[in-house]
Amino acid sequence: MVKFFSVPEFEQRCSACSISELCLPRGLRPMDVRRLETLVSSARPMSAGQSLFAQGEPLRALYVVSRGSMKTTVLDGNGLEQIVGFHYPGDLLGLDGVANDVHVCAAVSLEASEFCRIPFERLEQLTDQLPMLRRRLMRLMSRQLTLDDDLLMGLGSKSGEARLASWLLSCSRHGDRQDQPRRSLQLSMSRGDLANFLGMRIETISRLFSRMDHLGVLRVRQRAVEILDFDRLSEWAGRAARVADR
Amino acid sequence: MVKFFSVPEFEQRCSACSISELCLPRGLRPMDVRRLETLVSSARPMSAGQSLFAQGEPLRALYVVSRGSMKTTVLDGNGLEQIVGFHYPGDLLGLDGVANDVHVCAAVSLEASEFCRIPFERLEQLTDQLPMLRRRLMRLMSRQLTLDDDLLMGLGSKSGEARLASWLLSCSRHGDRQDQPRRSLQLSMSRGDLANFLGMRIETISRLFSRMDHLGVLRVRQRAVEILDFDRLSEWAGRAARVADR
DNA sequence: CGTTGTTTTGACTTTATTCAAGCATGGTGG
DNA sequence: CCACCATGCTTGAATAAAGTCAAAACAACG
Repeated sequence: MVKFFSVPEFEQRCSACSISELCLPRGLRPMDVRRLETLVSSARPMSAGQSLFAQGEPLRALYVVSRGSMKTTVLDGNGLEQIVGFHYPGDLLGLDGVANDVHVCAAVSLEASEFCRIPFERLEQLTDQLPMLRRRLMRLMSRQLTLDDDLLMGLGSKSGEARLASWLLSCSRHGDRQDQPRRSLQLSMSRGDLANFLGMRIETISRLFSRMDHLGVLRVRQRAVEILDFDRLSEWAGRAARVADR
Repeated sequence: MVKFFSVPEFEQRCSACSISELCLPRGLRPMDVRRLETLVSSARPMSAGQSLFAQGEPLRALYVVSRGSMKTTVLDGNGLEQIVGFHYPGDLLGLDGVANDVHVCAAVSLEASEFCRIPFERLEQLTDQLPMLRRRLMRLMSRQLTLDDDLLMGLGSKSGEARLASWLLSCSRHGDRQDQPRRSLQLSMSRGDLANFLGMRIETISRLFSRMDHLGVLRVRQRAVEILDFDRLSEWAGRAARVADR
């Protein structure tokens, strides 16, 4: 059944978009951005818990978060989810599917969110014609690799408090258009998601937040977190690291 | 000072190489492989502990491990290393540097190792002419992303025994040319490296190995590990996962 | 052999998990 | 508008797991 109106797709105007500097068009000539625009449509807005694509689904398009936030998850053999990343406006989703034309993770929205959609096959054809776009795409993929490395570094931090502290700091620095890190954060994920992601139990996360609040390092009110003392938080994040084994 | 003989560089014959099916040339037409070959030279062989490139060094070339094994590490603010990956013949190193033309991790050899070297700028130029090569490169980058995701999933496994067990299983499956996983592994990294990577202390790793040995799941003799009971090992790897929090 | 560096083991301490109960918050329907 | 329930978050006490420090066993190398 063809549904004409259920998925309204508007052509997007990247050149007029406020986040284009974080996004795919960055560094492209206006002429090339124009050609890219013709591929881009807006995907259906989603509310919390809905998924943009599922694990195992064939790769059809890449998506850019334009509003809201997402988590990407992989299901292990027992059907338990592991969160492998959180994603914010400007972030490109779906590149994991390029390797085998199949998504290896699912993308689920954490709150009301919107997206741009770029059919992958047409994007690939366009890269054949626009070397700058190809370069941009490769750099974006590489950036994801380095982000994952940072992540692994954070998770390697042995103590729980260090993991949480360094994650908070990286949140505060996220989308580094301006130099200074944000002081107040509005977390979009539940404690459960955070615990899953950081490899701890919900209760441990909660206790850590409470402790940091009592000590005056943070002010935690539900999902609103304010960083009161950056120095002590960084110190705490570094605490993780004891003497290396060698 | 120009050293003529210290870094002998031979042009490599990818078409004659035994691991070309794991490597960059995979899927390319013989004609294109020929053109790729002209870029490839062999890098200086290295012994354990030597580094192929350092963190912060400008990206000049990509490398493929042809013999031996490597670790990639990032140094955190306090100068402590976190191992972000182990790499084996056929693995491509250096893609992390594409994002900002600077390596964000260092590559250090774990044993006597050899490499092919591909100047990145020339490779990029060649991709402008060979769409298939571009696709292959994108797929390889994507594959690294999915590997990192797997890794994150493994590390998310809360208990130490689960992390070690699932890492061993992934080792045994590594380079899945043939279907059946390897039974006996010759680890090339020290217990210290393994502990660093898995986010545990050396002593914990050692105790886990001992326990698995006593229980007859593994036979551990130094760095030689034989998997005696795949089923129980998998069960152990899954054990990690308790009920998801929600 | 003795020296060096790595790995294993042991006793003890710290940290995180578990299970269970209590608080909020936000929404629904009387 | 307020009692009511559902959900997500916090807290507490007991248990299990991992980390620390110190010493012994083992390999590798000259």
